[in-house]
Amino acid sequence: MDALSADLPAARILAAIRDVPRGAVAGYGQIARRAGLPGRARMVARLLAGNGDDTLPWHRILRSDGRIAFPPDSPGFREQVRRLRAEGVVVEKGRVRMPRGDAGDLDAALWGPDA
DNA sequence: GAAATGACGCGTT
DNA sequence: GAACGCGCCATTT
Repeated sequence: MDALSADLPAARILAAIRDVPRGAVAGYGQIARRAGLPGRARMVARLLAGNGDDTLPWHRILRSDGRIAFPPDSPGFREQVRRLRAEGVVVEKGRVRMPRGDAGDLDAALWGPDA
């Protein structure tokens, strides 16, 4: 590939993920949309799967339903839950507590800091 | 070039 | 609320 071939899409997605504040979570499609690539939710997943970057908050990326993308028995699942809880995110049954206006555990910044 | 795969999303049942 | 099916995208076989 050309030396000048800058993966704009990938770079944009990674940037969007990095932009998620600590203690907050975002969805694949949401990240893709934020990166200017609507419908590329799957591309986000593929990137996280093969990025290998520890500095990237991949654990803050969940499905649109707020559920962990990994199967409940998978090691990745446990790792993600572990990391989220370490940041103060409430995870119950493999699902992240959505900012339902109830108990102000998480002020709101969660499901969409730009909302 | 077609078929299969995958850390997805949404509407229906 | 859970299970099922179809659509969408990019990479791999």
